[in-house]
Amino acid sequence: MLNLTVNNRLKKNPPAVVAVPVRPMTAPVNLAHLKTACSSCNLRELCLPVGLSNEQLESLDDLVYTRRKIKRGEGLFRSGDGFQSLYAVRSGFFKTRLATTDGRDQVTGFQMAGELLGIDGIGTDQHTCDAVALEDSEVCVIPYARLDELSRKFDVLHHHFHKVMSREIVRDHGVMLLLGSMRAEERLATFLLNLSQRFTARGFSASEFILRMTREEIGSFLGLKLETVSRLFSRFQEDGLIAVQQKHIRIVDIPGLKQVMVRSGGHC
Amino acid sequence: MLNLTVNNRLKKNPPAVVAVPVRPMTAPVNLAHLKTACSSCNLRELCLPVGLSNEQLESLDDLVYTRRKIKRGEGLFRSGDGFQSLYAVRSGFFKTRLATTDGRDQVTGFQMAGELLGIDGIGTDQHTCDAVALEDSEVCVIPYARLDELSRKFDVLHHHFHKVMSREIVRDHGVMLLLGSMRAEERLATFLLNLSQRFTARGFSASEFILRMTREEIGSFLGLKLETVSRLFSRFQEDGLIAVQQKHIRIVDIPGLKQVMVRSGGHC
DNA sequence: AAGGCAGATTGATCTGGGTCAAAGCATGGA
DNA sequence: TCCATGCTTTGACCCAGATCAATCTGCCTT
Repeated sequence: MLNLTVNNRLKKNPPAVVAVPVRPMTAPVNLAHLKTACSSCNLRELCLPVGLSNEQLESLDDLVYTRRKIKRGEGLFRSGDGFQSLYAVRSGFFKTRLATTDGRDQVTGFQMAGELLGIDGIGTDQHTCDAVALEDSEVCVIPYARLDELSRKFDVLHHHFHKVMSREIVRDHGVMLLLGSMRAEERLATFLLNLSQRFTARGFSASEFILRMTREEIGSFLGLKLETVSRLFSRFQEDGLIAVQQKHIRIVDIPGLKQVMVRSGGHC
Repeated sequence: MLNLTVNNRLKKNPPAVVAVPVRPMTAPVNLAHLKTACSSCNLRELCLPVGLSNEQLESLDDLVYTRRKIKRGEGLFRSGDGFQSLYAVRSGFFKTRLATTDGRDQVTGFQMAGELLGIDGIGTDQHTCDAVALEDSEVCVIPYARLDELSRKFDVLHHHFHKVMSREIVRDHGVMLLLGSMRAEERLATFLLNLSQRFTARGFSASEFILRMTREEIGSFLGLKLETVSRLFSRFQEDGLIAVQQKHIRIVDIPGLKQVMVRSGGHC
């Protein structure tokens, strides 16, 4: 049966994503003294440093002088926390979440290696959402004051930071489009393809990965209930578009998924 | 009847919003040569200049050296246009809209006096959405290259611009919350209260204003169909929360509307 | 190895908001 | 002044996705 076959395959070949290098567990170190270096980071083509010259990169090395480890389930910052730093995901996986007083809860995004967290805090000097690690993760701490200082020295960095913020706004608009005018199946297809594309950009498999988030978190992000997400996964599998086994996902038919993203459209 | 009474009142006292001062029509001028001045603009407490010293304000006067008039229904920029400038709404009302190839259409925001348009273009040097005037409007053109230059000179401006972008991101997250987890009535109540609050900040009536957008545009923004918006307006009126007559809105019971925003909540 | 538990699946049923259709209304152009 | 046309309202009906409920699965703990 297709179903079982697929499951076996998934079990034999754990998808590349799980293989994100985790630093070996050594004696406890004081992380504040741990020297980090953007210039030698394997994420430098994805992260803040994009487009910087070698000389400029070395200045960045002074900027990012701390890393911080966050255990699965722990928060990196919470709504209301004072804003001091931005964070670049070095490894692992995060969600950002907006919580209201009346217990409502909206996931506003999922962040993976090379992506920036905390921009929301610049506007009011306070974070306005929670960032929670979905697996054991590590971030580079970027003191905002220093970034500011440095970006006055380097045009490129200055520009690049504006671009990062602007792109975040554009991304958010995309999510609004998704939430405001797509049907459930289009939302999920869009979501899967977006993940796939981001994994590709990081050198991972485009078609096989592990979902770090629960059905409920996916649902919250997509404006759907967890049962609906689960049913859709099953249906996509029946339709031969994907193979699911809990958090293991293999996209079988990328063009097919792209069809779903659009086909049912033109309305709603 | 309440209904008629309200209509009469609305007709006798056109809401403050319509009273946005419009520059007197004189002989046609070449707008490019029209000298503008942030330092004497009545929006300087809302717009980019917030928090700048007098000296810094005068430098801004050199930055914003053009105004542009946009007729109702016309576009300020379209998706795909090259990005050169930001625009500050000087008078009037805009919507921004994301359109997909398959004819889908999502309104991503409504902008009024003092609000900034075009930030979306920084990321890719191209605008990613359309900005359309919902009434005859005027904007101040802010060449991005000059803003950049100037913000390297003035810390405050630099900071402030980051804050504006960050707040836009936070706003977008709020819209995601609305679209992803609120019921129809909560969405509309939130929308009306948001408008009310922004009008207040501009010295207009908090409770009486004219909607510059159609039911369809409201619906698109809120992820609802125009019929649903219309029905909700009627229901809110029956419930004594607002008085509607086409585009004229009077909020009768602000606390009541705030209740709606939350009461039905805790789920979805 | 067992047991507990969080998360996932699946079924049955319900409903908020969408869809389709038919008037009403108001504004602007000739 | 009078259409024309684009917006709005309202009704009747329907359906995608929510809700409620019952397992099932796999993992973590001891």
